[in-house]
Amino acid sequence: MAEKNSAEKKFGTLPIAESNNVARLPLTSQVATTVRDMIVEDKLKPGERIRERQLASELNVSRTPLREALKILESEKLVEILPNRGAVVADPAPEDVRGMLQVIGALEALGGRHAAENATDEEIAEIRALHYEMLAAYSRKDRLTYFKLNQKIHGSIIAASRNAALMETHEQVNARVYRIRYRSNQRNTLWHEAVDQHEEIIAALETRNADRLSTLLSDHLGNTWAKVSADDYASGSGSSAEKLRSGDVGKET
Amino acid sequence: MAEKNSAEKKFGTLPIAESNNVARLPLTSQVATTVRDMIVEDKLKPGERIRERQLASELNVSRTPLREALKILESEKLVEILPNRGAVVADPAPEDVRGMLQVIGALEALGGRHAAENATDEEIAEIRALHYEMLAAYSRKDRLTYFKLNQKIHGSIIAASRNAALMETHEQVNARVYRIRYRSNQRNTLWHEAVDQHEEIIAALETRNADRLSTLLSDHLGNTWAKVSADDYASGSGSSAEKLRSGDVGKET
DNA sequence: GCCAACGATTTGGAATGCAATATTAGAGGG
DNA sequence: CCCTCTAATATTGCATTCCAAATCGTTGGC
Repeated sequence: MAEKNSAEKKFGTLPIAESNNVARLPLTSQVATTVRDMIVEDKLKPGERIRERQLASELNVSRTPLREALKILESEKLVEILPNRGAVVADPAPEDVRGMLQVIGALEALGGRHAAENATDEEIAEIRALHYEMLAAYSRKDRLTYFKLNQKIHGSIIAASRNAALMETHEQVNARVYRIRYRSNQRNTLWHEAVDQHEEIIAALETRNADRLSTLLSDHLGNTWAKVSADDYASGSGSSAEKLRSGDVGKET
Repeated sequence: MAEKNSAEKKFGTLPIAESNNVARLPLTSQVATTVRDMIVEDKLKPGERIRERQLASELNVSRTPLREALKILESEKLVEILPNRGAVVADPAPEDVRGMLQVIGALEALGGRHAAENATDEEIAEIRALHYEMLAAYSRKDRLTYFKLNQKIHGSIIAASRNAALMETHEQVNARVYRIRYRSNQRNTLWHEAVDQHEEIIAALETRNADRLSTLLSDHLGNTWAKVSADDYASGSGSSAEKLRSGDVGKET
């Protein structure tokens, strides 16, 4: 750490800050999005400490919006704030991840049930299209595109359920496991299984078979856990940063 | 509005601020808890605008921790922050509430399934005890106690599932409908139905019948929607504050 | 009498400054 | 050589201050 005065070290300025096309969002929101992405894309490692001054100056903002953003990320459980000791990137234990995937499974089961009833034909056709795009990425072994399309398909099914709270909740829990699933996807060996399951899922949606879609989605997420636990945790340490935490901090009740 | 300089007008100082027994939590957390309670207990009305300077001085804090607290409550969807226009207490539409109850139903279904497997006999006995206490409150027509015990029972079942993310998610969605369920409980006429359902729920837990408990809980929440929609929305306007909102603000993707 | 433009005031957004707490480095003693 | 106590440093917590945007009241024109 030689330099100290250089404002922008490794991360540039905020993306939206310069291109003021969308009516300029509050700084806090921009910072929250930026830091959230940094966590979710594994640029900030689990367990890593976040120093406010440092990160704020890297993002060319003051500590105030960064602190507000950290509070948001804390309630999204992406960071943990230890009183008087600062923020660290969340580092869920395997059993926690398992629990999150179960929650996502339950949410998708609910979403699928209602999507089968409420989705428009156009929505279903679009999901089918995304599915084909995903197959293309699979064929090319383009794992990143595959992963993102996979996420988008599931999100679209949830969206088709027409339940705002479900969408929000799903998105939030999903963000918590995004990084882990992303890493798992990059090294996953049993890749074809998920593809087959997806075909069934789309079919159930097209035939508007609510019960079957619900079951398939729930099972699919259970299967995701199997893959994640095998890929991520079996092969070396999942996290790259040294653990700084002294144990989970309780919530404020 | 005659006075302007009196610091504490209608709300006293923060509860924990004076009794510094628990290692003094950060102000932001205290403020978040206080304001959350004010919203959830209907002291701040849905749609009501929150003026930062005013509320901050009423709570004897500066705007900084209040603003941080509002960001937390925003991501809990208890307030809505309109850029440059301040925060208003969330005022979900009936269909939103319905969606939230469906989500809670799905979460409790999952929680019940695992609680039936993982709960200790002590936990089950404690839940049974809470159930009897609730019956006592029912018999006395003590609606407030009944309501709180009801909430506690459901929370305990979730807790017995041993899934941290599930507990957190459940708690968060639950907070969003707490006020509405509370109001509904106060005027609910078909009260005995829920009591009968609870008896079945406890029985299913005691026999560790996971499938049945899961189904019962899901149905129970569906039933809750029936009551809430009948009690709260049919009888006069659910919210007491005038609407200030121009429509839901999008989230920041 | 109604509406639009303008200025004063209020309110939220963000940066800065100061106090309190935690962390680190170093000296001294065992 | 290790441990402990202490002083220096770094970091967070919170209040204050400054700035920009929105709101409100007023005036002037139609």
